[in-house]
Amino acid sequence: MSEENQTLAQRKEKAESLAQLGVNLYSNTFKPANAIEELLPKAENLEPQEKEASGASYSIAGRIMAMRKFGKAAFCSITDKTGQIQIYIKKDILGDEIFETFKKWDIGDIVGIQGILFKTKVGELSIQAREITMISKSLRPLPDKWHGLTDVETRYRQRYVDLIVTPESREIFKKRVQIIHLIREYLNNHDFMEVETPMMQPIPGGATAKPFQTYHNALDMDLYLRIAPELYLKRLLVGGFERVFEINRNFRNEGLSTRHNPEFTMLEFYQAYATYEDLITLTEEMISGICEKVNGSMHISYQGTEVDLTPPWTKMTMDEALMQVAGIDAEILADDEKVMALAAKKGIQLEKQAGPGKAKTELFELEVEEKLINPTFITSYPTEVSPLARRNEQDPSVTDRFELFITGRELANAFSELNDPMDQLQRFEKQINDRGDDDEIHPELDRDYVRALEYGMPSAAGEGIGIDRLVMLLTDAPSIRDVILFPHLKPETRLQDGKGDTSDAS
RNA sequence: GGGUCGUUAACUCAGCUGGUAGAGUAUCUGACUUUUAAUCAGAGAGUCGCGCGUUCGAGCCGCGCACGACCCA
Repeated sequence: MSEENQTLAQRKEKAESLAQLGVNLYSNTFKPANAIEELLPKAENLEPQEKEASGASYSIAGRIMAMRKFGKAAFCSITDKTGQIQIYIKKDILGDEIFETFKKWDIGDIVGIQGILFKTKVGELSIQAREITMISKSLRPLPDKWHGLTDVETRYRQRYVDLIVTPESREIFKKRVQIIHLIREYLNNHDFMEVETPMMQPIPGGATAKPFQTYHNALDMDLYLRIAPELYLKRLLVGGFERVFEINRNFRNEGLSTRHNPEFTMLEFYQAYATYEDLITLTEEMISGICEKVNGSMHISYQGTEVDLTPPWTKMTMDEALMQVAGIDAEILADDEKVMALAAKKGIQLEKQAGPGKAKTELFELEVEEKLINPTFITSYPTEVSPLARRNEQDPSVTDRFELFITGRELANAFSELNDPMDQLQRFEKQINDRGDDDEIHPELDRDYVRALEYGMPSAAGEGIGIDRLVMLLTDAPSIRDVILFPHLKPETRLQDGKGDTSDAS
């Protein structure tokens, strides 16, 4: 018998003896009539040791988080999704037989309690149990009640345990739901229509990234998990849906880090007859409004850094940012060769076909990005790095595009959409010709998308916002794994060896 | 891919110069009918991540591997 099974064995013994006493260990008939949260205000008018005058009966269900046992009485802390309350168990009230079954209860069990409300002599609202029900017997011990679960690996691998014992973790995921709900509400109120477009695409487009590949047997064809929904959402603009959005998963077959998970949640939205400047206003309003609703203020702290989300936010062109933040001379930026030379001097390695636009973008990422703490829109991205964005009317070497940076991280990317099918076709062709030696990136000409544009797409602007990064910002989470319920990790060798298994065979 | 750090009881962690493994919580037994990190007395619990090496002797030293964290690309 392995060491871990010692506790398991003790609990299984308890479970067996409870069963012999006639207790159903996994009863499914108990229906709690009350949420713990709604009982707590009833304590206001009670004096210590006073019972609620009405003598009303309440019933709750939840997990036992702590127990303080005496010989013939006990207190248990019970948690449900709304809060925590103390129950008082007394042998006199329950009777000898029921009290015997209570003695086999453990921290971690899920139980149902029916009883009356009273305040203890130290003034804590409690339920004096009249009837008790075992709903689910727990066989594994919970982590240390005082220190909790600090090992991040276990928190990610066994999120269910993390959620049981780490209130902060529960709060982050509740906030995540709230944030996504508020985004939907905002966009619905602005007449956007939520749609679903393919997750499996024959040509993975809309971004440059390595896709996950899969195979469809019946059609005998390769498919790719999408790296972006962009090209499908814009087909809907062609179709006449003038405001669309999608909140869903993208998949990129690249490295993992505190800011990257292979599957991540993206908001993309497209608005006909709008420009990227309209989206600047929309973005400021939506994100600052959500922050205020979720955090009660537009001033937040992210990992010790103060951030002010009060609009309006700073706007700069990429050239301005390179001059003002990185201190690069205007003279250099105006000269393609000098830009290339500077990038080389900074140790940036560029592909052969890369031009000054790519060099500027790389310089920006190296010298500017991490310094943009308060929200900053960077505009006028080089056309070279923006294959789907509309060229600027005055200066066709740049596009009508912005990226939004907060706490040094890219949070959003938006542009006025390119709707000229001829220009789009040429840029796709250039993109494919310029493909690097990286075979895993999959540039293939999406001829159907060009055909769609040939039918006529209205002028429009579109934006993508990384939901996980937004949630990180608004919940002060240091790692993307803190805001994704089940982040990807390498397989756990321990379980494969059978050590964490419940099997009795070991 | 590179570097640094980590992996010891279910949980949180100690473990000296290399000499057969410790605490608190949790668990078990006993006492205890208003406690709240309950208290008191006692007990059980470990393949020291895995493997190889050095050594009379390795949790500790060396090499390799696995997993994780952080930084860099």
